[in-house]
Amino acid sequence: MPEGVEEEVMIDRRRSPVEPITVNPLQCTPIEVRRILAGAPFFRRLPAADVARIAAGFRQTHVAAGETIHRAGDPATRLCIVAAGMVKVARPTPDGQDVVIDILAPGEFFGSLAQLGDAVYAEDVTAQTATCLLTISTEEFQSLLERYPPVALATLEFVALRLRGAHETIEQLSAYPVEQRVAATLLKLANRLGRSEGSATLIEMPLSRQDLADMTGATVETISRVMSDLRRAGIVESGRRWISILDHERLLQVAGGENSQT
Amino acid sequence: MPEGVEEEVMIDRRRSPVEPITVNPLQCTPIEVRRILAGAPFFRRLPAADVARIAAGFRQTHVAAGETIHRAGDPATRLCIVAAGMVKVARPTPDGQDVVIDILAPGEFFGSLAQLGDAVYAEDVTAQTATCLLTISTEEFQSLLERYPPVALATLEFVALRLRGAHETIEQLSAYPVEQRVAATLLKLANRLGRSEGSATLIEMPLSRQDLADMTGATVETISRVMSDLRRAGIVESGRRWISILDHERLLQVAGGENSQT
DNA sequence: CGGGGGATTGACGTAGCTCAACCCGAGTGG
DNA sequence: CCACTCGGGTTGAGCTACGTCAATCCCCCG
Repeated sequence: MPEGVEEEVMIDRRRSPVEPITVNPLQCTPIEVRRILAGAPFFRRLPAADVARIAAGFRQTHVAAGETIHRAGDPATRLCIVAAGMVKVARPTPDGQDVVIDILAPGEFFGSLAQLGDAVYAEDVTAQTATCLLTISTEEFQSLLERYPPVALATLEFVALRLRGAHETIEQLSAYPVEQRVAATLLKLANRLGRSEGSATLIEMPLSRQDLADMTGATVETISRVMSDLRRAGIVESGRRWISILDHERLLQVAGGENSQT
Repeated sequence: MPEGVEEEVMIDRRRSPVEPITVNPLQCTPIEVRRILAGAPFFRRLPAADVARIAAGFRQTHVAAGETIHRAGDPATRLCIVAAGMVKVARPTPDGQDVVIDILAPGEFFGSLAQLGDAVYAEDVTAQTATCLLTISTEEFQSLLERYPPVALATLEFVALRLRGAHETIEQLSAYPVEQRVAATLLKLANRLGRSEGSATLIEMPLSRQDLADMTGATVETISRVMSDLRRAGIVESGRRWISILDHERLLQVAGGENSQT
């Protein structure tokens, strides 16, 4: 087999087990925890003294990759902030399908914000990588919201941002074909979790075809075909639970519907 | 043509121009405005004195049915609360399609909550009926949020609730066939806007097939077929821009996927 | 009474789902 | 260290729900 002489970058490691997925070593020391909380959108506006006091109210939990953090239907009693690692939030449907609502990076939260509606979670939350969580009871968080107005404002901003994102997703599911949705999803992931590797951008988290399917409302098979197309077009490189973006520009075009007639 | 002797209710006015769509006469007097604001989720928790002071900051606008209130891309400078009437919020897609995000009833709000991201609206907002709006500038509202913490909390709760709704929509678009989505949408509308008429529930707002299509991510034709099926099954009655639910129970079943084999 | 916007219905095309076979790389236990 | 297994990925061959295109209807309004 004549090995292709790489031209610009040595992107020829297709399928090679180059799996640079950095599953973080989980240094979740108390100092780190404090730092993370201080930087989290919630508390960024608060003076350090307040942050320290608030931090004391959180408990720290570690979860191994693949573990379930909580399930849809469980009584909703906690709010969790991701300190380290990646977390997947998915709604299970009656027929056993999963609909991934969001992938959360450090600094983001999930769980119950208040006693909204039924006091049960609507989603399954699982650790996509080894994860460190900071948890607090719903009531305590509610009282934080009341005692620290800036926290309430920050939370509001945060939730409003998510709502905007959700609306975008609704638009995409309503009006765009799978290929566009996949492209848009990859771009969003790359923005939040991308690490530059030469001219390419590696999405720094394990991401299976199934995950991608659940994020875009498609099936594994369809995703596989789309990814194959994108790979053949030189836009994307991928392997077992990892994806790297080679041509950001063209991926943008695909997301925008300019289908370069495959 | 042998006219069917009606059995329980005289639901035989199919197609009959019985259009009891009450386009409200728009009595949006200052006293009414005060009352509406006081009852709106935002301000429900505030003492009357505060509400009065806050109410002074809002300007009142009337919009005729069908009029556009603002367009996607306009600079986002206002926040509006619906005082009377119904309002449709839709994201236009590049290819001219509309994706309806929400239908708002009195007491609900739309517009920019803060200087989130680009300072332009992402949606077209149009008056579905004659409408009375209370508007306030983004900055002023922001300052309300800061000066009255209970308002911030109420807004947060509100937005969180909407987020939940958006997630449900995402689940439906990802995983359920059109018929189920239509059934679920009708049920939701009936809950919020339904008026009992004997054993039936009339959705009290003008609602075209096109609107329903834009709400469910389907086409007019498909919606028309689904509605015809539901009518033939005796579950729903409908005409030109109105819909009434005859059999709540069975509509629930349809929404749940128990397709009574048409 | 003519025009137009909403709705219905049919015929047909297709994106994406289903079912099924197969491949491959990475653990794992003997 | 090898063999086995198993989860993840790919690919092909149909099938179907839904979109597209087009004709027709009918109410409402000027």
